[in-house]
Amino acid sequence: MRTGLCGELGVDDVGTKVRLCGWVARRREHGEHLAFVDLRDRSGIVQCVVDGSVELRNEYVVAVSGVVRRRPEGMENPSLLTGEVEIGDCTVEVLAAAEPPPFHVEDRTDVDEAVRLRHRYVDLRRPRMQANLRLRAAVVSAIRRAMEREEFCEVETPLLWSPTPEGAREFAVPSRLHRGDFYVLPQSPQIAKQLLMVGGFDRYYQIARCLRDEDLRADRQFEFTQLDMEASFVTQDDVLGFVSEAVLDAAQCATGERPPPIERMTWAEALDRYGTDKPDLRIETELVDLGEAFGSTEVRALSAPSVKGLRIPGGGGTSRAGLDALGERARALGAKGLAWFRVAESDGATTLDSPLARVLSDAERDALVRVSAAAPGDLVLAVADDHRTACTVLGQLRVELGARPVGEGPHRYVWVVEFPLFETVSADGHPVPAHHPFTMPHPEDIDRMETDPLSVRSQAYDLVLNGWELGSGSVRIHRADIQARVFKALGISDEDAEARFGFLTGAFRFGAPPHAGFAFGIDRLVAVLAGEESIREVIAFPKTQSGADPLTGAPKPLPASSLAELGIRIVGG
RNA sequence: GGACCUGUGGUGCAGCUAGGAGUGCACGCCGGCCUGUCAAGCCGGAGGUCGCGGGUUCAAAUCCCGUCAGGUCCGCCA
Repeated sequence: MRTGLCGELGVDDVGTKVRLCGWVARRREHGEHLAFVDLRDRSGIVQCVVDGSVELRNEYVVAVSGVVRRRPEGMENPSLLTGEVEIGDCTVEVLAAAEPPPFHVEDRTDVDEAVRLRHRYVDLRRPRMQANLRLRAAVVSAIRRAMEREEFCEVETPLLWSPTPEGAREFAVPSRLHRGDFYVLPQSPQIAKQLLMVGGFDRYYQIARCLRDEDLRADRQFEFTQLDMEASFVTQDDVLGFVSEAVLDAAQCATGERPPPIERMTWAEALDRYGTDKPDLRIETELVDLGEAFGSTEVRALSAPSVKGLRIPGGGGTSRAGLDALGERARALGAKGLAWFRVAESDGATTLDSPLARVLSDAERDALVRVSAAAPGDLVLAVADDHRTACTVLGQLRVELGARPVGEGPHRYVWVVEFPLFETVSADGHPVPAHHPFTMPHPEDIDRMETDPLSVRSQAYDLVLNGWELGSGSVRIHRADIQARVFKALGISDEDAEARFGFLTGAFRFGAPPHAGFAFGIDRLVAVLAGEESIREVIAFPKTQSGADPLTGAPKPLPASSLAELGIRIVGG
């Protein structure tokens, strides 16, 4: 039907007869004898010189036959990749007429997202969306090649799975053949892939769709895509190596440049230096420990187990109103208060402007300036609290004050390792797993599981890119005795464990190999690589924040007959 | 469940603080002119329940209350 693509034509093709198919991107009519038609297909745009009497409208689908020729002297268009040539002697065949589109098919049109989603098929024609989805395809392809190079075997796992009342809210699917019973859509193939390890598929991977019925965000959709992988007879280092290769390959194919090897830091170090478990390493400033400056201070506002500081370069000009707002933000984040110091210079000496300046000793003042490395013109913020709060509050302010567009600057990948095994202690006195209950404790800490559970590190790890959590994984427990100790620590009784995870623990009795794995969000990786702030821009048909699809109208009521067949009656509402 | 931002011809915006006739701008659309344009140009024209409902007022796009939709965030996401 066609001889080639619009965007690939150049001076080398001059003299070639071509037939091109695409959409009318724009036309410039000069009466009945001359019209310029910009023809667009997935590859780009080329100008066709057409007889002006042909009836064409924007977004008509046409086939243009003609001859590639060099444009007349001075008529080249350098802003077009094909701007040195044009298609002459054109005959045009209209393949499909089109109504005027609801918005211009151009990157620079900034249209309401609801309108874009309602007419997503038009939106997808825009070069930006074409580029995003093609980048996504290239990334997935690179990941598959990397996994296959390491001899991982792709295995599909069920979408209709069994409810496991733990973790994220699940989407329920009613069973017609078993009235009153339900399947759920998998939050992830976690348990299935561990069963595959017991089944002897010692290197498994899958580009897997995962579904979670939780509220949507810029980086969260109901359904998202993960590289899901698991391997037997491997260490944590092996897993980090496999995933690093896949991610760096994907980044290289997306950007043309291979990022440097991914650095590692422990969870404790990430908290201490960046106040978060997903540090954005593009932001230069780090938290500092002001314990040395205020360890034995008389100032009550700075007396606490931990005093952390954050230098804001050039922030010394912040107004009182601005500082009040920062203080309010810090309290909203859980701090009791926020101390601030505007650093200035007077007669060659460094001075501090702060409500606390009067009550600080000279030694404290000097130490504050020295430890924070503050220079005149800077602002230093400080939070005194327990270690976790002091770090996380300043870590959040660090991101909010230094925030940069996600695609800007270098891509800074980092492995965060040695996560704590347990997050917190819940209301019933039992610790809450930080990752999931099959995570292997750190061998050095396992003996503290019963005495000091919150101090136990795990063999769990996250991959972080520019402040986005891409994914997480862990070495899994394959020994029944260790699993029993973890369940016990979590307050899960034997009967409970049997009811919830019986099919997994049961499988482990028949010879479970040591195994470890990982899963990371492909939507998020592609979004960052594409420079997009929202994963909706790298998904063909995303849902809105309220979980609706403006194109299809989903979700919708089912006919009463369908509900009856499923044995479902709608109540309330 | 909560906080904040947005909603005005097909699209993007201005108008709202300080109420006075649907007023304006750009693009698109329709018609006309035009043989080298490229975000073509020139002339003319059509197109609106100001998201929806209620209230205040002589008078509401504008002020107040509610509600819906879209977005950002908190909660939530083992």
